[in-house]
Amino acid sequence: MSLDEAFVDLTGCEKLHGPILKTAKKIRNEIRDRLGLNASIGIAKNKLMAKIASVYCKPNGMLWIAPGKEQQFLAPLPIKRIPGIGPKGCARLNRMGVKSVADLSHLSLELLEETYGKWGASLYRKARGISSSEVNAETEDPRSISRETTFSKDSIDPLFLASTLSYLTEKTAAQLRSNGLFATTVTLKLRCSEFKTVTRSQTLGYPTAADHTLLKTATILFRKLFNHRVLVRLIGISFSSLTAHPYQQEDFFDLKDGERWDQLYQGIDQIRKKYGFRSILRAASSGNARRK
DNA sequence: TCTGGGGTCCTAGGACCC
DNA sequence: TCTGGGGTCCTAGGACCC
Repeated sequence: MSLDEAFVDLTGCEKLHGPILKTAKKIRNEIRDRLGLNASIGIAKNKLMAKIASVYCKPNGMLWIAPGKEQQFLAPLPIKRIPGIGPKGCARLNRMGVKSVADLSHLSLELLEETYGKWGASLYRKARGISSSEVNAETEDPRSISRETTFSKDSIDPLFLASTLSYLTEKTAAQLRSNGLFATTVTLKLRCSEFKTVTRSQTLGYPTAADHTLLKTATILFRKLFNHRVLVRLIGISFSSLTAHPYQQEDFFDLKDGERWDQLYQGIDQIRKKYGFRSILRAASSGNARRK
């Protein structure tokens, strides 16, 4: 699920590993012995309940929610214990008088769906401990890849901002290539000193992982957003609509050119693998890199 | 409780096509 | 030429998670 969290489906593993609780204990002991780290384990009949259980018994705990006892366990909990209910959602529900999961479970599906749309429908199910999300061992390709940076001091210097953008773009594009992916949509993000955040995005005619194409687009978006008057606190770049299969219809007479770009970036990636990312940078990126 | 960096998913409006 | 409905894609923003 993340760097330090995972789901395991132990359905049908009793013959191999013994009772589930014993297996969980073994996992926890092994993590402690081999890594010297504490871990919490939630055991339940689906991912939603297992997650809630593991958070509930933090730190270093273990909690089993017996099948059929889901509602009973959830009822007294505050709604913020339900994954997907954050500060905003919690406040909205509170205003309706909904504080506990029991309160939530008294609301009808129709009302929740009418008031909150898809989110409401999902709350109806979650309040009852219902979830059909499967444990999936396959790692899927990411939906987006991004880099952003917050400056130690807000900046209005266009050259500095442009070189930071160039550097972040190079960094993100390199990750794109190392994942064997190509991006179709480029999104630029700026946050001003008053914390207002704005984004501008553009979808290209074809997927690419080439620095020069991505940077050209990022620069156009930056010019659209940056007005030279407001101090910038954060700048970020994101690539999305990713695909592993570029179908790029090359210009018939331009085929050679595309190949040469590919070779260039492969060369750059190899140099960086050997000598580090900063061993070779675009000139435009160096204004930022030198400062670090 | 806030900040920062990396993600996901959803919504809503507009353009465009049939 | 205009109207309407349905669908898809793009864009911008926001909530949430770790």
